[in-house]
Amino acid sequence: MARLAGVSQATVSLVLANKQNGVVISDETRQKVLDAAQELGYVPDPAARSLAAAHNNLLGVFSFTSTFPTDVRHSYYPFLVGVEQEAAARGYDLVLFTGSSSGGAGAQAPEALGRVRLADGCLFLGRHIPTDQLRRFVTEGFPVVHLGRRDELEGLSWVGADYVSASREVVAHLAASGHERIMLIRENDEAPASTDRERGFREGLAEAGVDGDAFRSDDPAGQLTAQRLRGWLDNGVTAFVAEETDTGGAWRALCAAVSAAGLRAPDDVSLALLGSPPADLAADPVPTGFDIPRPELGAAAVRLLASLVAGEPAPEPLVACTFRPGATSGPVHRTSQGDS
Amino acid sequence: MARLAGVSQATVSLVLANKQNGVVISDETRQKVLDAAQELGYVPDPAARSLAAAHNNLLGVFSFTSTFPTDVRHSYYPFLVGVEQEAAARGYDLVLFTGSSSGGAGAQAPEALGRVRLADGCLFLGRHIPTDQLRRFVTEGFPVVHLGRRDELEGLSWVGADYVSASREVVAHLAASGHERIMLIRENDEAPASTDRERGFREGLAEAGVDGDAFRSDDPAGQLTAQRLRGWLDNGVTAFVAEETDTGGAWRALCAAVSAAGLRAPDDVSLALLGSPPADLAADPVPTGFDIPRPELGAAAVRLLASLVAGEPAPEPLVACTFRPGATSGPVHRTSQGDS
DNA sequence: TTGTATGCGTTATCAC
DNA sequence: GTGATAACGCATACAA
Repeated sequence: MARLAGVSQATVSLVLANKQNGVVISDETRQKVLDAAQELGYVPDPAARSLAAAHNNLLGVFSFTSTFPTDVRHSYYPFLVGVEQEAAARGYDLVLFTGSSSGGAGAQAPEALGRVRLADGCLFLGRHIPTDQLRRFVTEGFPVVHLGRRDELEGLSWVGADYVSASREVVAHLAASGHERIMLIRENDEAPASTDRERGFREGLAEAGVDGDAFRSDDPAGQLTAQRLRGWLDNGVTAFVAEETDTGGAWRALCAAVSAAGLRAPDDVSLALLGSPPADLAADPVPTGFDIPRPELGAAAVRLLASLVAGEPAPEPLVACTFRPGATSGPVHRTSQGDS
Repeated sequence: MARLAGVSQATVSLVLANKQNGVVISDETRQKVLDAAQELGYVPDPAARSLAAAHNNLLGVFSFTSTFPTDVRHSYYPFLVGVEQEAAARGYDLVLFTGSSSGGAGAQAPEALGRVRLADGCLFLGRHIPTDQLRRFVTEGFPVVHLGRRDELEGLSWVGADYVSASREVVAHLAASGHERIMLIRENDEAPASTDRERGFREGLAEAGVDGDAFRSDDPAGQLTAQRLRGWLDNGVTAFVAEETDTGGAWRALCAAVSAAGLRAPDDVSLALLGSPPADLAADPVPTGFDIPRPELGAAAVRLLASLVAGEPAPEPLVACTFRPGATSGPVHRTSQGDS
C-alpha cells in the first residue's frame, strides 16, 4: 500500500482521484503521494475501486450472434470501430459478452444475459434479441441501448440510421434529374428499416410532386419480371429505387429484371439503392443511393448508453446517412416511348 | 441480493461457484438458489468477486493501438475471431481495454494498464507494448500472454506462429522442385519474426542439401536491383523467397526487381513469400508460401491465458502455419544459362 | 449440510 | 487540509 511509502493514508484516494471536488490538498503531500505511487508502480485496484464506487467504467456489448464471425461480411466490425472510439473517448472499457457465440442451444440465454449486469450498461447488437429478455432490463432500470430501431418495447433506448430522410433525399435527387414517375422495389417485410424507407420514399414523392408507388418483389402475387418492368416503363416510369436488406434481395431482383429486359442504367433507366450494395455484388457501377455511417452509429450508441449510465439527458438517436451520387442514375431519357 | 429470494444467504456463493471442491451442497437448496438467481437475473458482482480473491471469468484484451482501427487492414480482427470463440468455449467474457486507443499522449499508460487487473488475466496484442510495463505483471504473478513471440522478458508467456518450420517447409518445397540455389530476401530488422524465418530458411537449405544465402533488401550497402538479380541468376540461383513484414517491403522489392529484369514467375524464376501477401497487393498470382492461422493463434493465446489463470500447465505456444502452394513457383527452368 | 463472522482495497463521510 | 471509519458485495474459513 502506497500509504506506507508516503506519510499519508486514504488521502491517496483524493490525490489520485484528482477531483477538484470541494476540498483541496496541499501541493506538498500531493507530490509526495504521486512520487510514492510512481516509485512503487502503485495503481488503485480497479476491483476495489468499483466495489466502493458502485460503477466500474465498463460498457457491455452483447450480440446473439458471434461478435466476430468468421465471415467478415456479417460482422459488426464497422460499428465496433465507432463503439471503441467513443468508449475510449469517454473513458469506458468494453466488455464483450461471449455467451452469445457459444453457439450451442440450451441454457445460454439466461446465464449469458445475466452476466450483462456486470457492466454499467449494455449495448445490444443484432435484430434477434428477444423482446422479453430486454424488457427485464428496462423495467429494472438497467441502462440498455439497442443498435437499430426498436419500437415494440416501450422505454427501450435505441439508435438508428435516419432512413426516412435518406430515402427522401434519394427521391429528391431523382426528381431533380427529371424523373416524374418512380417505383420503389421492396421486400415483403415489415421491419422498421423497410417501412422507414417506404415512408421516406413517399415523402420524397410528395415533396417533389412526382408520381410513384411501391412494389413488393417477393410478393407471391407477382414476381419482378422483365415483362412487368417493361410495362412500368411504358407507363412512364423512368426510375427505380430498391431497398437494402440483409440479403439484398430487392436490389438483386431489380438488377436482374433490368438486365433481363435488355436495359442498362443509367442510359435506359435510372436505378437507386436505399443503402449500400451487398459486398458480394460487383460494385461496378456504384449504385446511386446512400451509405449508412456505421461507425458513427456505433459511436452514437455509446454516447446514448453513456448518457443513460450517467443519468444525463439522452442525445439524438437518429444518425444521418450520407448521399452517394453513384453511377446508376442520370437525367431521364425518352427513348422508346413518345414524349407527352 | 438473492438471499432474500431464497431462504439462504452466502450459501449462494457456494452453489454459484459450483466447485465440486471437497464436499457440500444439497440438491434442494442448490436448485432453490439457482431458481432465485434466474428469477432475479442475479449475477455476482465481478468486482466484489475478484476483490474477495476469486476470479471473475473475465479475460482482458489490451492493445496499445486501437483494437478496431478504421483501416481494416491493420486490424486484429482475424485474431479476435479465434479469441472470441475460444473464450466463449471456456466460459470467459472479454474485456476490451480501450485506454490504448485514447490516442492522446500523456498519462494514458499507467492508468490504462492498471485497469487491466480487473480481469483474471490479460492478452496483449501488438508489438509495441513496453517491456517494463509487462515486467510488473509477470513479477506480480498476474497472468499475461503476449500475442506474438516475445523473448526479451524472462517469464513472459506468449504464443506465436512457427515461422521456423513453415519457412523450412517452403524451402523444402522449392528444393523438391529442383531448385539448387535459393536466395532469401529479408529486411534489415532483427525482429524475432525475421530471424525465425531466416533460421528456418537455413535449416531448410541444410536439410535439402541445397545452396543459398540471405540478402537484406534495405541494406544501405546495396539495393535489390534488376542487375543484381540477373547476377544471381547467372550464378545459378533459380528461386527467391522473401520474408513477410508489416510493410511487405522485402516482397515488394523482390517483385519489383523481377519485373524490372523482365522476368516472370514461375516461368523464368520461382518466387515464394514467407507469409501472406499485403492486402493492397493484387493477389494474382497467389504467391507460394505459407499462411499464418491468425484465428488459431488467437485461440491458442486464450488457451494459454486460461491455463495460467487456472494454474494449469501451459500448452504449446507455437502454432503451425499452413503451406500455400500458390502459383509463383514451379520446377526449375534452365533458359538462358547452360546446364551444369 | 447450512448459517455466521471476517477481510479484500477503495471511496466517501465525517470529525479532527 | 488530514486522519479515522463505515460500507461495497462477495468468498472463505469456522461454528452450528
